[in-house]
Amino acid sequence: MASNPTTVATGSGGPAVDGQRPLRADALRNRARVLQAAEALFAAEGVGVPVDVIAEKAGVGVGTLYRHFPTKEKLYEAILIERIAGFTADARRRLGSENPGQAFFGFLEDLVAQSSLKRDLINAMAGAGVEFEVVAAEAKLALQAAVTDLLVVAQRAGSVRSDVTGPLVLSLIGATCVAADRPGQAASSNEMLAVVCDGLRVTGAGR
Amino acid sequence: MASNPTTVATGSGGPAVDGQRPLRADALRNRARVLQAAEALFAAEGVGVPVDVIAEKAGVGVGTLYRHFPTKEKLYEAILIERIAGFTADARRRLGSENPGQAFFGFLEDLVAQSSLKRDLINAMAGAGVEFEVVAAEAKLALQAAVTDLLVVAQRAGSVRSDVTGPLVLSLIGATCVAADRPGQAASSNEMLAVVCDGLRVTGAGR
DNA sequence: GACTATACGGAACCTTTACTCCGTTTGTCA
DNA sequence: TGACAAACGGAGTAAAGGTTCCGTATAGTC
Repeated sequence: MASNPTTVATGSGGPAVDGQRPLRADALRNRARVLQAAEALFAAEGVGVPVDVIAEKAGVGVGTLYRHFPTKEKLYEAILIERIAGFTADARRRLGSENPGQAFFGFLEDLVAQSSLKRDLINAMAGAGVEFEVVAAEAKLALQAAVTDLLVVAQRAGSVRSDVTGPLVLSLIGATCVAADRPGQAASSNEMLAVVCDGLRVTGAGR
Repeated sequence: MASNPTTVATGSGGPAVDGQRPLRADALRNRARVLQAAEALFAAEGVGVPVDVIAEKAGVGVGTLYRHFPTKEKLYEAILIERIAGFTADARRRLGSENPGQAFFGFLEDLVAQSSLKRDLINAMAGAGVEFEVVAAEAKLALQAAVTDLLVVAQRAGSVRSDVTGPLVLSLIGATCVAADRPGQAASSNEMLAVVCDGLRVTGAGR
């Protein structure tokens, strides 16, 4: 149990960080392969993919997979954190935009569009699966903060009603993504998003 | 496999229907117990509850449960169909209302409120689980039809924008319910519903 | 090139959970 | 009340999937 490198991910994984000795070359390579395979499979089939399948696609044994990620959940988290961080960066990038309303709604569209392609993200936002998201909480908070910033600017510009919060917005987007992903779903995520966005605009009831 | 009564539910289950001989008194009682226990457990803990737990709560053995419902899925469906039918009836009841807009939005509020208490319904609407909803499709279509009727009246009255459809509305509500149900969810279903409803009102972009 | 810590692979293990089988019990009817 | 079909109970079965163990292979170092 204690034989695994406890600090799972520090991004790249170059030579000697932390005080821990550096990873061997093959270990580094395999770790990357596992991450890549897992990302593709989670995206294509959701969190339900068996670990064996991930290992096979990565071209390694399950033992190797478990050497790098002590748990399937941790593997999922590693991917999740990275993706959420990507969205956070996107939000921050848009903060400087000339048109805050467009920046805000454009960001939402991006979120939904990406989620259509990557099922894992969907669950991440809404907190699906079982008890995933425990460690990813930190990344999620960062995203919430970034979205809140983007939102506030859009609100000051009068493009978004003033009584909504960042977490509410994320919940709504998460809801849209989850629902759109269901098999046999009548409405597309875009249709749903359109309604939600109109609900967020200040032109509505406003209160 | 073929030893089970294939026609699972005809509602009450009184004496001799169908040409099939009537159920014995104890069988009738146990069937009702199973349904009741399953409904409570699905509502409280979602579709994931093990069959054994349902049987125990019902005070019967698993064998008995399987005598009445050939599959866990069928049991789920039986409950689901009944509940969906309830909503359908509710929608039809509201059709005669003097204030179509209020009738429509009130119905949506009801849906969301009920779903907060009954997790199973949530999944039903959005098509969750794995391959549930196959047979429930019929009940779902009936609900869609009823909702569409309610919607059309509200649209004619000018209370709802004209470019949305019944299925879209149901998807949106389903999304709201699913998202609100997640553990550690920031936004309440009511907050989300408020935004969605404003998005549905004609006061928005309208298009 | 030899040595050793590190890493690999995948069979075996364990748990969970849906479902079946069959000996026992019970309601129903004459 | 006795006979029998119907129903019951729950141990047992099977499949799936996450995790571990340990013998083997190999990268890195002297």
